[in-house]
Amino acid sequence: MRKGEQTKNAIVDEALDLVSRVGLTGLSIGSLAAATGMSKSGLFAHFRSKEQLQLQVLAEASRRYREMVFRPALKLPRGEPRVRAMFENILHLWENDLAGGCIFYAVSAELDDQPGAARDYVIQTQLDLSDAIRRAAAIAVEEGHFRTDLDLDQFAFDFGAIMGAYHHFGRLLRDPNAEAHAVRAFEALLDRSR
Amino acid sequence: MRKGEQTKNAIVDEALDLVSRVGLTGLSIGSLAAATGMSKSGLFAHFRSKEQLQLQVLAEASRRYREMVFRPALKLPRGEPRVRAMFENILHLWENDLAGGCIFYAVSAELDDQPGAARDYVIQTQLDLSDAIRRAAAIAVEEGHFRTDLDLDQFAFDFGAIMGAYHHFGRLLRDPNAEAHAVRAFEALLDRSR
DNA sequence: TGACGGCACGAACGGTCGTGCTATTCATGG
DNA sequence: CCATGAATAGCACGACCGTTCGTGCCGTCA
Repeated sequence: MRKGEQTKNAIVDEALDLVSRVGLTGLSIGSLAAATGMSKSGLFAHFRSKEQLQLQVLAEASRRYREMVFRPALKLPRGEPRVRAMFENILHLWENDLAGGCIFYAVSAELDDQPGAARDYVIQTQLDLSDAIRRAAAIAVEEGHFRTDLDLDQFAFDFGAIMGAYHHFGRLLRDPNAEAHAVRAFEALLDRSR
Repeated sequence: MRKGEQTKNAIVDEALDLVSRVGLTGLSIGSLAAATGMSKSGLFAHFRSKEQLQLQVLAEASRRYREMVFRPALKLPRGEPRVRAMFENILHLWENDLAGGCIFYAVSAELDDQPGAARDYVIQTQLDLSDAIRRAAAIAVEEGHFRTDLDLDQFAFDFGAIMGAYHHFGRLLRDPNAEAHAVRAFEALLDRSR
């Protein structure tokens, strides 16, 4: 790997941590340069605009998400085990990977009313993730783990609701019972899906 | 009411709309001055720091929340009707009051890792709201509408999860079925609480 | 040895940020 | 109707923003 490329990767890694804490808006070239020990201009040369930097950060985030949440789940038996693995991977691996927890929650709130390439990317990513949950649930129906009349869209909504609340109660409100509540809510969701 | 006071109210109203769209960080004195047709310094004189402006905005937001969500609900019979009214008021009144939807979701994501008076205020407000839901559920238990062994903390968690997901799917992902999903999730929550 | 491309640097650009000062205009009570 | 204080504007400040430019340090290859 070229020198420049590995520097670029190191920058993006650092940026991911920063974004998870201060959001996409809070990520400035200057602060990122300070965090990586580089000069502003030297860092900037790797991306040719701030928007490009933001997009690279988001791309790396979704790459990691697939790696940490989906790929391990696909190694498990089809059906409910995969759904359960996705839930647990998000809870234990993904939400603890970065200092500020799930980066998508950090950015989606600040993007929902300002158009642009970054928002489009986040929306597409979120739709993809939601779709993956839906497909996993569909397989669970095929396998006979879930009811045949299960509403897949509703399942994806409920799944996302639990993950969002876990982030919200756990991160912002520092509720020590957030994880226990998330687990109970997820088990209840599974129960009424069977 | 003094002239200055009513100008101040107008500024805060405008600021609320701005914050719901661009977040607390995106709210700048300059843009707010432009939106209200005032000079930066003239506007600034009303608050003596940006933090004070932010706190006034948050105070007005929670005042409106109590006015739109809680006060109407308290006029209804104790128990499930009040819980249901809170849900519907948030869904139909509160989320549509400001251009960017619920302002607390817009700000909580960007504050969860940066300490300060604004974060403390938001956390306290969210805890109060969560507590109000919990109390309403407790009354529903007293009235015999809900199970006597209902876990009130879990109920508040599930309630918050649905509201958050409604905002997330509806606002960011523009899912036209977000409201229907929220309603179904809420009815399911009521079912398993009875 | 010399030329070259990749990479990072410091300096500087116009612009906006929050925040002070000092006038000036306006509303309001006597 | 005037005096007075509140309300707003004008202007300047230092800091930081994203971005551009010129320059120099490297290793590689001819």
